Amino acid sequence: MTNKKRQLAPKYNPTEVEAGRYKFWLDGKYFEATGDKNKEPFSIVIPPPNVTGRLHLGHAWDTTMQDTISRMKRMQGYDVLWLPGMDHAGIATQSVVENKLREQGKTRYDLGRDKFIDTVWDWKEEYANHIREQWGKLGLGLDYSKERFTMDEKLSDAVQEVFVKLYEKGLIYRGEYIINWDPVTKTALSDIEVIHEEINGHFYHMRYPIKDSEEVIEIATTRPETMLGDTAIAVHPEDERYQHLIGEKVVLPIVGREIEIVADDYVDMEFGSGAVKITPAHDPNDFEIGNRHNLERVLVMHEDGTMNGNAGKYEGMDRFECRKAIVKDLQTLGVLIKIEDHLHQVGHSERSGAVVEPYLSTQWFVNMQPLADRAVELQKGEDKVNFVPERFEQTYLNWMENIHDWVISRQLWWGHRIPAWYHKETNEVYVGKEAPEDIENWRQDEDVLDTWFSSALWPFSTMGWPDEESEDFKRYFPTDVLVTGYDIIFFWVARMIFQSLEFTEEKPFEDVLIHGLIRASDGRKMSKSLGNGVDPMDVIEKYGADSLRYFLLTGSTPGQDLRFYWERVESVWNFANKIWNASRFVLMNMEDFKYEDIDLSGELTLPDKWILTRLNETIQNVTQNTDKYEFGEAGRALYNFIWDDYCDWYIEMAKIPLNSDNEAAKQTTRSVLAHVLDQIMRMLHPYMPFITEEIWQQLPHEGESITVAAWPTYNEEYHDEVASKEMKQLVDIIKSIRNIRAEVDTPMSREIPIMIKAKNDTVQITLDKNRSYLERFCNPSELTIATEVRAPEDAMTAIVTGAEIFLPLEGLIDFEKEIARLEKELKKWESEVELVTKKLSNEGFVNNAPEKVVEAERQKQIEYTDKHEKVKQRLEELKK
RNA sequence: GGUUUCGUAGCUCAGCUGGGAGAGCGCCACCUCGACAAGGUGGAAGUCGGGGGUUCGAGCCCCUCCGAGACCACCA
Repeated sequence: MTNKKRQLAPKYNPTEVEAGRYKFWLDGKYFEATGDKNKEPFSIVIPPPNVTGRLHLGHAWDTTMQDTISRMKRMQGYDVLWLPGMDHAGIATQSVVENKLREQGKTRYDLGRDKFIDTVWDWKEEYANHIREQWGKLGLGLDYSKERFTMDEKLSDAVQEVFVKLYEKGLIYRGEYIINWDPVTKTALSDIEVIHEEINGHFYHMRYPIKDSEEVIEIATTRPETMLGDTAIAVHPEDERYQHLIGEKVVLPIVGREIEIVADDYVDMEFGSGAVKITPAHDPNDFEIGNRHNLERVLVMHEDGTMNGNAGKYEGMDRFECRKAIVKDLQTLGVLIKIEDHLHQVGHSERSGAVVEPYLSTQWFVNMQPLADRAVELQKGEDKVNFVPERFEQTYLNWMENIHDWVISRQLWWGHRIPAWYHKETNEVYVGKEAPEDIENWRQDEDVLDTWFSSALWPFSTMGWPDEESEDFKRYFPTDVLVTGYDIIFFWVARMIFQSLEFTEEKPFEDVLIHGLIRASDGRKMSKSLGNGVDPMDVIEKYGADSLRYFLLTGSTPGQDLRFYWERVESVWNFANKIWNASRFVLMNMEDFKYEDIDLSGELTLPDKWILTRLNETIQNVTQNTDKYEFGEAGRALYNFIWDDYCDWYIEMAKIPLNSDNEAAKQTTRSVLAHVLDQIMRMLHPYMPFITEEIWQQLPHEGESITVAAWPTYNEEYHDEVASKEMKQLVDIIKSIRNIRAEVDTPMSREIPIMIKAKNDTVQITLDKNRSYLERFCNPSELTIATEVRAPEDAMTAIVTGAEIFLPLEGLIDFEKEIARLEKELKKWESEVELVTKKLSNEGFVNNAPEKVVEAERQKQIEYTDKHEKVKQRLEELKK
């Protein structure tokens, strides 16, 4: 037992480190919200991923941030609930499953509604398992005892509750309007599900003959096939060119229908000919005009985008085929005047990519204005939702302030079926959570709700709402922070806010942390079609989850996109390996040192005091920045502290007492080494959970798991500014000596004498006290430290604050070169002195700048003047 | 048309409420020193997109121009 040396493998192997660790955490139930009333609750709900497939890097990024926040909060003593779950993702999932069926030569209609839905559930179960497995690989501290799915019974109940309540309030209505129609998936889409892309199209100019007249009227369109559904021509009421034609009839070419010329304010006199064809069934503006003028609505297409019976001889043609045919026919008839190239925005379905058809259809809508007003009002007050970064609040508000009604019915099978029934005879509409009693006389609406209708309720439906007395709802709602990408602010964030306000009277979360998109290394979006996607699981396999996580967390600033680089993940691996090896060193020197043996009350060395001070600074930095969601800054502070301070300096210096015979000194050094490493592991844990748990378990520690260890706090007792200054001086001197040696190319292994002329006794005592470090780092054959040192002729010189350093290097110095080097240095100090003097003689500066800044400049002046003087003296000596 | 982000070392990016520019990778030289060569030590490298302004002082604030991107928007 006594001589048991703790060991780590010589190389960091993430696969080994991570294996079994997640299970250990789950078995320990460390991620489960305790409900402990002595603790403050802290809650986050995961943005539920679609059950359509595997998680991508964007998910990994998004969830890692949440994990980092919740792990820190848990360690800080909060009762943390991070609630997992998934989204049924109606249109996306249904499409995927339908594609699968298609491979078997089947359609959903072959199976029928019930069978099809069963098939989708099977799919869901399979993919939910994939997703959980991936969450595990990422190390996410989720409370699976509270996992939810948007189509769970209880969550479905919440959906119905909301639908019925909104209906009763008149905030949901059904009606026939122009909506965005996707002819491929054959469903209505909301405005934000339509992606506008710039397309090189054509502008077709046509000339319609006025009835009983020689006159013609010129109109233009980008969609000539819709002329089959034209029921009017509109001109501006004040347009002098057309005054005499208002009320006249036009004979629609090909169709032969007579349509009227109407006057409407909507028409822009400046644009085109100032006359517009009106197709109320295929254009939202035309629909409005049609309403104002009581125009007939002629739908000319089927739901799949082919032309219907109203299209006459074009019936059965695809809409784009029809376009070509019509253009040809119009040309033949001489109606078509010209075709111009025209760059314009064309809407495409977010899911299928199909060109969206504005289409007359009966759908359910949410009347958004009252809901949006409330959400906007919230942001005007004190208790608003905090967007991080702030600028996204404006994006959100712009949308809310220009809100349009929301089409919520979808012509799909997979989703929450609309709780509306129509009487078979009277056509009466019944809306309610329960089906009507004489069900045989009613038929339920075939449609389901937009997926986002249920997602909008996620922060409270998952907590037990509409049961407002549910424990979870009372304790964990509203949640503390929501983390998501800027691409779904409208889809989700906005809708959660207004639904939450409407139904719970509270905002759903305090903060919204918005991040960007993951891009490929060339800056393009990662996408299946480009084949440039990177599977997070591949990254984990190669470099480990910790490396991936740290890369994601520190790779960009909040709200900014992030490019994926394998090289950078690799360099994080290097960092992890460094941590691994530093820990390995510490463990090799621990003997049977235990956690209780950590004792910082012994005599602390200069490096001890310094590293503890730096630890304090790092604790403050990391805590504050993580709280601000500045993971990049926090990560950098940790990186520098671990690599530069702890590894490069402290460990190297600790080797002296560790290799000595002084048992007391050894124990103190072990204490500091162990304590600082323990604190490092804790701070790093939310960033790199696996490696830190592994090392922490090997280190002298107390407690079962680092996941529930206390978060480090600033310790005033070990904050020593004086020691920090001394250490800085020591480091300066060591670096200068290394620098000179590098210049004359003498390896550190070669012993040479070193003479240090201290400026005063204080410096000399400090250096004398710490000469063991100078000896270890500079390897001199002889080390002289005194206030009176005569510089040998054949020495190279370095001037540092408070000291002059001479290295007698007989035969190694080229005097000409040395003089040139010093002259260069002299010039440097000269200009520094000049600059700082100029600044200090500037009254504006001295009077306006903060005292701290001015004082710093004064110190610099003294220092630089001294250095300048010393270099000058040395030069004169050499030149003699 | 409106809103918005970005332009800093060869590459990718930091730079906190203005106080004299940093990291990673890459590059050059040297080093097997008992944690780590995936490492150590030293080094080269930037007119902070251009111009103007505010200020004692600007990478940071304001204006303007150039360049790249994102989002929103019913102009037929």
